[in-house]
Amino acid sequence: MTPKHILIVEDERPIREMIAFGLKRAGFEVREAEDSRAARSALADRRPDLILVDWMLPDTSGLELTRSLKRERDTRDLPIIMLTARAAESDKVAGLDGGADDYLTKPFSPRELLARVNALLRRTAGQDETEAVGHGALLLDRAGHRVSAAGRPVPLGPTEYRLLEFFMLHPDRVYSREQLLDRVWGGNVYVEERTIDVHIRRLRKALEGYDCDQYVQTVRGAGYRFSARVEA
Amino acid sequence: MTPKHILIVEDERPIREMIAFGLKRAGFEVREAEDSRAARSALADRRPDLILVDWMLPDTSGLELTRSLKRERDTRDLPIIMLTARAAESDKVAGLDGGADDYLTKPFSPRELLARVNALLRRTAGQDETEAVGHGALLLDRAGHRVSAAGRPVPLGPTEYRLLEFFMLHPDRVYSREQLLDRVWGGNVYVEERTIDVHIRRLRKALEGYDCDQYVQTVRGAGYRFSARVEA
DNA sequence: TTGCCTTGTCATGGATCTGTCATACACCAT
DNA sequence: ATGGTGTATGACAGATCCATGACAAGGCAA
Repeated sequence: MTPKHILIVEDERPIREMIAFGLKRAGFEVREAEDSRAARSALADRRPDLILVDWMLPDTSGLELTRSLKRERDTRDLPIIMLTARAAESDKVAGLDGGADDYLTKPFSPRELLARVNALLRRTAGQDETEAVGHGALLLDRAGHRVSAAGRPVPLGPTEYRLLEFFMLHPDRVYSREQLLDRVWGGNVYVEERTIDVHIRRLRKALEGYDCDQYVQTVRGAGYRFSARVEA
Repeated sequence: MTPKHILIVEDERPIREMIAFGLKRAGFEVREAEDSRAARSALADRRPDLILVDWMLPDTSGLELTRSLKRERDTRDLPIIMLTARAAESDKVAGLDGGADDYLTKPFSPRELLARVNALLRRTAGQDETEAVGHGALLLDRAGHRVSAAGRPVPLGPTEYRLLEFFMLHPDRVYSREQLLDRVWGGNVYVEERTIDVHIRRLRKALEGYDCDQYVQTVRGAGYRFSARVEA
């Protein structure tokens, strides 16, 4: 199974590295950010499975970061554990609930951290762990990276697979080319927006023989949408 | 997620740039204006999510700007934070009387500014997060950029969609052609006012087959109105 | 290395959209 | 009725956006 990816947002480098070490040791993939800006950048680059946010950050407070992440639709369901300084302040934090899914009061042991991380991952599992997604005649097997239409296998290139996977996980919603670049290609990558068109074309072509190309719909002036609801 | 857009109206350049720097760092998009005139122009060009107005400005006072913004229907719901110099309580009161949603007394820390900005944005959020709007038989799915009437999909061009979207978000209210150009087309675009008529016509035509064209109503001498209440 | 697959970019062509005009129509006051 | 003002409608040419095929660079395995 793919190792879980965890983003640590913490300005104090020793603490951050200690946490990272413990998590890596436990088999997680870890990415570090020292402030909210770096966190944003990391998020744009790759979507983690869980985020650890220090309550106190140099730029925006971790509380604000958490709030804004919970406010935005794209990041709303990312599990967040907030790291608070002392018990004294944890009351305050409790009062200023920013929407974090769990809290951890410093100092904490690596064991405790791991326990919370695993617990939260377990609790929020099943959302993106979906092993198979189906829409219309299409079936996407995430575990096997396979796509089939009405039982027959559909050959897809890597990019087309990821594109279709994203679409099938977020159906009936229009995504701009910019959004698709962020979510499918991973932000911080400069790719011409028109390139999306080409991959859409390739995806459609692949689905053509199965009468499913109509699921990939163009919304002029807005972007593209995947929908098994085929309308005029 | 689109970064929030903030307009700063402040004549003292160092202060203005300092504020802008802090906000940009926090991930906001920032536009600067040195007086009310520039602010008006910026507003016409792009509608910000929040405005910071200095109390003291060279031309019109910031207070006047705030008052007039709060007086006009188009800008009434734009959240405004007023920046006052170290001042007496009377100033604060006056600022609030002008309709500012919050005020901040100089000198203030970047942290405090950010806290206020985020708080106000949070408070006023939820307006444009509406994902679906329904009026009468019409249903507009903003996420999917789809419109349906009594279940049947309605094909619309980009401009007609935006027009209908605006109307459905602001129903039962008359909008002049000028207002529609500002809000739907986005100001600072020179388009003949009569062009509105044509798009209204196109929108009506699209809704015709669904018996919903009557929702788009002409108010002679004033403009147009959307209403599911069909009056004689 | 060669050969195959994948990927990003470009140029072209086609489809749709958009703003404007000219004309016809509706409403209102005189 | 009559003119004046404001709106509806159809047509149109330019602008915009998207689909598509071709192509070169890079990766990877044989």
